[in-house]
Amino acid sequence: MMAQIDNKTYERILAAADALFSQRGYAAVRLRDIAEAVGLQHASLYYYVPGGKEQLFVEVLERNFQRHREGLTQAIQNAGEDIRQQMLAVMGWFLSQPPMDLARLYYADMPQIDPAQAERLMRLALDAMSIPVCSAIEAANEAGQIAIANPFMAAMTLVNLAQGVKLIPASYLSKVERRAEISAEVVDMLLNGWRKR
Amino acid sequence: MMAQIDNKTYERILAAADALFSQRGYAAVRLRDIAEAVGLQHASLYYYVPGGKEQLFVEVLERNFQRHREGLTQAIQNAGEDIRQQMLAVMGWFLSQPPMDLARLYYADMPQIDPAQAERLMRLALDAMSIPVCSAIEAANEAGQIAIANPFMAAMTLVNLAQGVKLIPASYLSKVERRAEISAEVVDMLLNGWRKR
DNA sequence: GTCTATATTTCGATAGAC
DNA sequence: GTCTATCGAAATATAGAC
Repeated sequence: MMAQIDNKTYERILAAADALFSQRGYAAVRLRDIAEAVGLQHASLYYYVPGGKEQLFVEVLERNFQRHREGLTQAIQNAGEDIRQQMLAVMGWFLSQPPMDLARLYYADMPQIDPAQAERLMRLALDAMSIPVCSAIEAANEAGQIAIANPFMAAMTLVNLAQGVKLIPASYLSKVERRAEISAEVVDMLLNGWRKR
Repeated sequence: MMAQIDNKTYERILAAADALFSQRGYAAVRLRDIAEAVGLQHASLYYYVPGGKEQLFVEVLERNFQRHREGLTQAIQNAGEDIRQQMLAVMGWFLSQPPMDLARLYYADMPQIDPAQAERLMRLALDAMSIPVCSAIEAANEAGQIAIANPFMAAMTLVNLAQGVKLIPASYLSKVERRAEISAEVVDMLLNGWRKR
């Protein structure tokens, strides 16, 4: 029953699956990896997710995108009116989340699942990322803080760079650098541009 | 012998493998996909690549990175002295190449092959991308065209955004938009920044 | 060189005991 | 609910004919 699967173990399975799928993608994660992370035999996963790997993947992504949409909206709202603070909040949000590789998702993962599901999920993904950030950019535009001709492109640029910072391997970070500092550098570079002012 | 495998079929196998691996990643490509693209049975691939899938992947990446390093250097050089033209050349180069997802490469693909090979390949990848672009940025810095505090970060930002433009699904491009135009928009956004001038 | 046939391994999925 | 055992499909890899 629904009441039964709404328990701790189910949540831990989804969390482990989210972390693994987000990092390695659909094909490179085995059900055995997820089971091991939760401390179960892989066959036990079918008690919670009768649809198997694909259903697990879809449920993980749905939650993932919903969480991103709410989290981004909240982070931006908490950051106040200043677009720079809002951009830093966006970067910070993605740093706090499992990595998200939209390109891998679209080109590698989606072709392996049901096409109708794939299309729906990609729509959810794009909306989750673009709508909150786009709104913030348009508001800052109207407030005169920035002058962006193509808010959607700007939003996806920011999201793209946030993923980039998130995914810098730890071994490439010097001892003093932290992702939060790099995020701030990236934001200021985006705001001020490469040319002298 | 080496002379035998240096033929047309071998080149076609590498080209097909490059296109498929670049798009879908290591795990999501089957040897049968590559063989089919070349018009062979998958078992025939072992005549050219005795080491199988992993060897094929490694050889493809080595060539891939070498080509990128040379192609980027050449594209930048042909673009003249202006950093904007050089940036457009970088964007154009990546548009002309199979997609490259460094994050997927590092987190999804590399863990599936020999660790020593993986480390060597990631070094090649990072050098191929960063060194040519970084040099151009530093030169433009000294010429007073731009003012960049962290050339390496700026270089990887440009590379990251170039991949982003390359990977926009065709279905998300309106009829009038073309990737080259979006590339120019991105470059100008990077150069001028979001804030009013 | 390329094929067919087959071995081997891996992995998702199912059955059934407890 | 979780386990063990096993199935069946798929994918890599090998053997050997042509």
